[in-house]
Parts: sequence; structure tokens; C-alpha cells
Amino acid sequence: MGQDNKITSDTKTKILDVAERMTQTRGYNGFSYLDIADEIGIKTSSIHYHFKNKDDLAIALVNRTIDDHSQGFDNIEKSIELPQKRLQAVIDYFKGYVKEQRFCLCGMMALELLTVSPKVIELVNIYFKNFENWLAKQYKAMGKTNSKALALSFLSALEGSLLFARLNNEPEVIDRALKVVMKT
Amino acid sequence: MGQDNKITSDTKTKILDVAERMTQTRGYNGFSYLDIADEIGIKTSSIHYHFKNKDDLAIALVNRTIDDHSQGFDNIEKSIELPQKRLQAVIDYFKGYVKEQRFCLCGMMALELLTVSPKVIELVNIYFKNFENWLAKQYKAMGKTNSKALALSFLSALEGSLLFARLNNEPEVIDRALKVVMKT
DNA sequence: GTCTATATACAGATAGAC
DNA sequence: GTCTATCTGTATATAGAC
Repeated sequence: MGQDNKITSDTKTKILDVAERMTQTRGYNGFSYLDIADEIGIKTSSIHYHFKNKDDLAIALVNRTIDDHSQGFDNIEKSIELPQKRLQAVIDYFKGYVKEQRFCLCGMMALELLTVSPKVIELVNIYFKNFENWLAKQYKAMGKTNSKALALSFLSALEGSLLFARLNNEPEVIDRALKVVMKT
Repeated sequence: MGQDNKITSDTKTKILDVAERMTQTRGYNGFSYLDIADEIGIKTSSIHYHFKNKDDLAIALVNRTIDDHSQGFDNIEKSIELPQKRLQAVIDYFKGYVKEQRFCLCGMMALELLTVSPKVIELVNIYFKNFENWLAKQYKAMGKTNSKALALSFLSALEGSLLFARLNNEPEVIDRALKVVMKT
């Protein structure tokens, strides 16, 4: 989903890229500025220059994901005609997380709810509202009257099955878990 | 699910109780021995006496949850006749987590996959296998031929919807998300 | 079984030189 | 924009007294 073309490779972007991956793989409380700095080959004070504190970094991460996935949804709609196939494209995108042992960034943040700032949680909610609305739009285009309910079921099954798929490195678990909401 | 009757109140049990709640609310990387000690009113060295290191604590937590939920499943089968109602009992149990801002303990551990020991992950897998098998058993009792697939769908939707229900303190989200797998 | 005292390591963060 | 140096706080953990 979104652009795979990370053109820029300035420090700020590198920091975001590494922090994003670490948040998805280890959780937001599972890595430090030193972890990022060491991987990039800079000092922690340089990270503080770009992101005054870790909370700023979290906000930047979620904001970037909101934008990135928003573009991703647009791209899917432009390139794929059938709503059903569009949903499958989303599934395939998340299946791609499994091999890298990534979880959904906003899902991870949502789970760390009580340890991050309210601003981050507010943004996480925006991310999921966007996601849910887009899914409902697809179900509506499929002629479903209960499109909102189906969108919630899809999203829940997606996040939950991603948890299990990642646990044992079995991407196909996602397909199996979502079969019910795909042929409803 | 399981026994609500925590009879013993010795230090070891108190530690487990607090650590369990903190793991479910803040994540396993979201609290320290000092957090536990302060809440109970003891010193961190006393925790180390009962659990040599934090990994031992994690293992004890997951083992206790496996036992507790195993009993819970037995109790549900003994007290409820209809498989459909049994599934609803499980849903209601997890809905109870929401008001306390708890997530599934093993789900949380599964998400922190790369920051906990292999032994913990092994136990988390056992927990979910037990859960899945019990669910499949209920679906089979309902006359479903695809009981294994339904069990996976149920479990995925449960974990995923719990994430969203907890995010905004809306227990009913779980019911809405699971409607599809409940009337399949 | 719980404490005090202590050790080592690392966390997030800032001041100021270059 | 990145560095060195430093600060304060906290993490996990151990030794040994009581």
C-alpha cells in the first residue's frame, strides 16, 4: 500500500524508516533512540535534533502512516475495478508484513495505549476511522446494506489474524481467517 | 473465565496479579519491577526472590493464564448446554476486559514476540492452540463441517475487535465484529 | 522472605563546540 | 546538522544483613 518509492534518504527519513520498522516489529516501548542511532550510524543527540522527544517521533510515525495508507487506498481504487479485488489487495498488503515480522503500526500503538500520549491515540483513531470508512465504501459498492458492520468485521479479523500469522510466520492464516468476511 | 476467587494473597500471588494486569494494560515492556513493588508495597529485590528475572515472571504469567482459561473453558462446558451460548460466554468474558483497559495477555505477549524469550512464545502458542481447539469443538457440536476454519475466524475477530473496543472503551464493538462468525 | 546497599547498564534528554 | 560530554532517572540484578 502507498508508495514503495522512498526516494529521499536524508537522516530524518532514515530515522522514521528505522523507527517505523522497530515499532512494527518490537513495539513502541521495545526500542530506544540508541537502537535507531546505532543502526543508522549516528548519535542519539542527532535524533533529538530531528525529533525533540520520543513522543514527537511517535506522532510523526502515525502521521506518515496515515498519509501513506491514504495514498495506498487511492492507488488501489485507481488500479483495481472490482471492490472485492480491492479488499484482496489490502489483505495482500498486510500479508506482506508477516515475512518481516511486522504488525500494523497503528495496531501496535493502540495496544500500547496507556504508555503513549493522547495525541498519538487521537491520530491512531483517525487512521482506523479512515481505514474503516474506506472498507465500508467498498462493501457499499458491492451492494451490501450492512457495509459499516462488514467493515468493522473485516478490520477486526485483519488485525487479529495478522497477530496469529506473524506469531508463526504463516501469511496464509490471514486468508483463512478472512474467508468469512470476504464471501459474506 | 476461570476462577474469580483469588483466595491466596501471599506475595507471590500479589506479584502475579499486578504483573498480569500491567501486562494486559501496558504491555510486557511497559512496566518494571519497581512499578510492581511500589504498588504492592515491597522492594524490587523481593520480587527477584520469587522470580529470578523478568523472563521467569513472563513464563509464570502465561502458564497461569493457560491453566486459568483451561478451567474457564471447562466451567463453561459444564454450566452451559448450547455451544452457541458457550461462544457468547467467551465473548462476554473478553468484553469484561474492556472496562479495565485490558487486552488478552497472550495476545499482548504475541505482539511483543521479538522482545520476549522463545519459551514464552512457545507457551503463548500452546495457549492459542488450546483456545482454537476448544472453539472448533463447539463449532463441531453445532454441526459445522468447517469447524477449524470458523474457530480461527472467531479467534481472529475476537483479538482484533478487542483491540478496537479497548481503544475507545466500547465493549459492544466486540459483539458487532463477531456477529458474522456467530451466525455463520 | 524481606530488607539495605550496591552494581552495571541504559533510558531519554540537553548544552554547547564544531 | 552532527558531534562530545554530561545529566538525571530508572532498569534489571546481586550480595549479604536481619
